[in-house]
Amino acid sequence: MRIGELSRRTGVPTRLLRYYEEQHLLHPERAGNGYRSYPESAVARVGQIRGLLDSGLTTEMIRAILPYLCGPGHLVPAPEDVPAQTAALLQGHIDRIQSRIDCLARNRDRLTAYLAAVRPGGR
Amino acid sequence: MRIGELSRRTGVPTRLLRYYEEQHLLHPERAGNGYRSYPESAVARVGQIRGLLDSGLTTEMIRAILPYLCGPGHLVPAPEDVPAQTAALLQGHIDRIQSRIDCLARNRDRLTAYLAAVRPGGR
DNA sequence: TCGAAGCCTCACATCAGTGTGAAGGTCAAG
DNA sequence: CTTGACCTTCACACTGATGTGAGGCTTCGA
Repeated sequence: MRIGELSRRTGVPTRLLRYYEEQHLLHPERAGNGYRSYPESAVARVGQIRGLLDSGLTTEMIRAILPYLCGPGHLVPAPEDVPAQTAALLQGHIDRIQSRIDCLARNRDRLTAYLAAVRPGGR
Repeated sequence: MRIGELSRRTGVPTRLLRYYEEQHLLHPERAGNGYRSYPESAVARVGQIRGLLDSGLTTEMIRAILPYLCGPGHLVPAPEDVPAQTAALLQGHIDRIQSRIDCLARNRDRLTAYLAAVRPGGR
């Protein structure tokens, strides 16, 4: 599929699809005329990218974890050639994500508690 | 306390403390000589701000929720003058935060699953 | 064959968060 | 009284994510 259709189906402007490519988050092939050609799976991939970007991750972090995120089951990088160091890096990313979750959950709880304390009495 | 001490105690550069003030996240008083004067509580407040910023929230969103985040117990805005509309806005923020948490948790789980599938077999 | 629509690259603009430095005022300690 | 540490404002610069437009191809349908 070409960039226009991908844009329509994901709701992401073509400008950003090209940007994600520049950031090595997407790797479309090129047709003979130079047009980008995306596989069907790009729709889901763009969804992933948007979700993570909207959740405050940088393209750099997304680039680091994206290869290991392609859905349950088919492990994309062969388990064999995953050096221990890569596993450690990955664990680091997991930890950072967990920290964010903790911080957000903590503050969500505070807001919820505030709301609960106010609403019953509020007009 | 003045800006230098606050910076030292929080590890946040003075530049950013001034920026947060410009963004209406901090409201130090001014001494006679023009120096900013922060209350003791500013240390915790700056911690809050940093955590949320590091978790990917914008200063705009932080500004919106910060008043309701001052710890359990003393509800800062009097519950009486919290109009229903404010409660609705707040609920919207909570929902957005929850979406982020969900997305991050989902992807954390994927990474963890990948790691679990790879590590036992990995060298 | 012509025009419109879609694609290409390039480049400048914006916003948020931050770094850095200049030019100058305040104050305490030597 | 001077020096040095601390404070002030102002301003320019960078990065990351994104908007926008120019100039020029390709492709397709009337």
